[in-house]
Amino acid sequence: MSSAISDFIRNRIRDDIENDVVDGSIVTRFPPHPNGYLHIGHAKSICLNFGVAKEFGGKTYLRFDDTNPLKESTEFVASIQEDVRWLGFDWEDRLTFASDYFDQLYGFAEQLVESGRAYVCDLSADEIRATRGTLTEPGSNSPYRERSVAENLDLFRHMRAGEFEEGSRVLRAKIDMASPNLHLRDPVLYRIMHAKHHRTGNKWCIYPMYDFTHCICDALEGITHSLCTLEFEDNRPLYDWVLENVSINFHPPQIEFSRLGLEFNVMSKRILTTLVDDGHVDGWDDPRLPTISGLRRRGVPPEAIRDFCARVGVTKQVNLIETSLLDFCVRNALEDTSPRAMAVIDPLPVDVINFEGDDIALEAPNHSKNPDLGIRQLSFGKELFIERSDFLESASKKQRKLTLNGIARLRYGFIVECVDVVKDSEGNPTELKVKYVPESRSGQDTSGLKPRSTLHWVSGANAVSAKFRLFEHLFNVREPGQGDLGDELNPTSKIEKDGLVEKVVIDEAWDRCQFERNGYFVRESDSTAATPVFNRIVSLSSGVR
RNA sequence: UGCCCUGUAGUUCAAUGGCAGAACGCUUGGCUUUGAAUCAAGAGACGAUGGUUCGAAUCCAUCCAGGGCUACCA
Repeated sequence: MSSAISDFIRNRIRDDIENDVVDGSIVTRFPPHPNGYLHIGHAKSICLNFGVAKEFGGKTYLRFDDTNPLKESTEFVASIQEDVRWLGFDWEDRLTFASDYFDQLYGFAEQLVESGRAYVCDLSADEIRATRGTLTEPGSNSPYRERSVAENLDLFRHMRAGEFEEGSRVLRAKIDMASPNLHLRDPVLYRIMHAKHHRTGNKWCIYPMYDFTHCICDALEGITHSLCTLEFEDNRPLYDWVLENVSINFHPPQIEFSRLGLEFNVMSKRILTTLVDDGHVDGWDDPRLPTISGLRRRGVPPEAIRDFCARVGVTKQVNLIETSLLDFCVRNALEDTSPRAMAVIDPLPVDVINFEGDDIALEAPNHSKNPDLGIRQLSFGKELFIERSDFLESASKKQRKLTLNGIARLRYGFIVECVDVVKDSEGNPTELKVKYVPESRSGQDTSGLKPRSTLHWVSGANAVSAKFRLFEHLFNVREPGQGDLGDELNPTSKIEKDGLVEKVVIDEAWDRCQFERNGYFVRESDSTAATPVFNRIVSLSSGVR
């Protein structure tokens, strides 16, 4: 279906393989921090890491970067695994945790101390900040910078033994307090945290920092290409420094690519958390959220997300992808495989005044081009419903509506002519009086009539009531997160309607289908046979409406 | 008054010194019992200025614009 993907990272990998820079097959990793739920931005990274490994015959680790026990939990570890699996990727036996390497990490830290490249610093966090300098001014050396190796080793071991209070001391790399790269101004390598870790329990009271941990884990796992997002560009010299100053004989290259930006969406963990905590959305799996669990509940199939990630590409450019591309991928994935049915979301009763007797049984294909999806029964009778928006007393030629004294085809049914409209005191239509054309039966039409519009409909006898949830963008600005959240939220991002759906959809418990002319829908998780609920996954593409 | 990264159609990406292409979106037309799908056509871009070169989107310089970096987070 899709031809070989090409981007600067894949080109680099191809070159590395051709030039024997990699020994054997390539190895990548997806290294989430288990402190939140995954979103479609993570999916880009997952598709990249697992994707290139698959394409080049390599392997991928799922490695949890769990170096901060205060922010992590097993709940997130579980949900992340579920999401990665749901997206269609398999780490096989390569599930690891940074905490698996705590012992080795500690050993490497002692090496740094012994070679005089790291020291124990007694400055407080505030003092370290104050002496780090600024973007334009160099920092100043810590008064503890010249401690002897023996003293540092002793102190570090006592740190590990739990003899110091949190915040009282840290282990820092001795690099350059005047470096124009702030990350090289004697970065903290270990801090004291008397906290229980979700995997190592109370074994440790000092925990390694990201910059010290990540590069070493990459090296230990033999990661041949360490792919991360752009904001780590300035960390790369530190990544390299650690690996050069520790006795490890493998040095992965860190390669950075840009995060995914999706218009009308936020990927910031901070803002997503606010949305959930303040009740702006109904949990992390709210169908309006770009979280993997939200997309799953929305009814988006994983192949649509993979296709989307492939189409979006991988570069170092800051980007803001149009939602129309995601919509396209979703429709594309659903088009051939989704059975069709009819649902009237905002019903307007229709009385067929010239109809008498029992309902007429009709047949309709579940997919006009895919006969494998089968056929279903419809019934046509005196009591029908059409979409309220499909009736206009008078309409222009371009508007495909049923008009007063006009005709329309009821899909897979008969042609009807509207002869009268009943209105309430405010002039809104409450019922249509129509005549059907008996010789216009679908497939056996001898009427010679050529109605301009074909409408979806249901008959009262063949329909059950259902709730429909229609979603719009959660935000009403293309790039939210800049100003006040309240102003940026779209007040009509979720609309619930009470309508009617063909019985067969409920009787046979269809979970995902297209309601003709209304879009693709998925049966909600809180849906029951008594009160069915459908989420609109995506509307159909449409021109004038 | 620092360091790093990035500038190609509306958007996201190709083109790796040799005719600027694609996808999505948009416009128009065909088909159609879904304003869908599908088919066909079309409009639309190298941030700027210099330089190197037979030849520059590509190399160099300067400028401009956008993003990132000042956590004992990752």
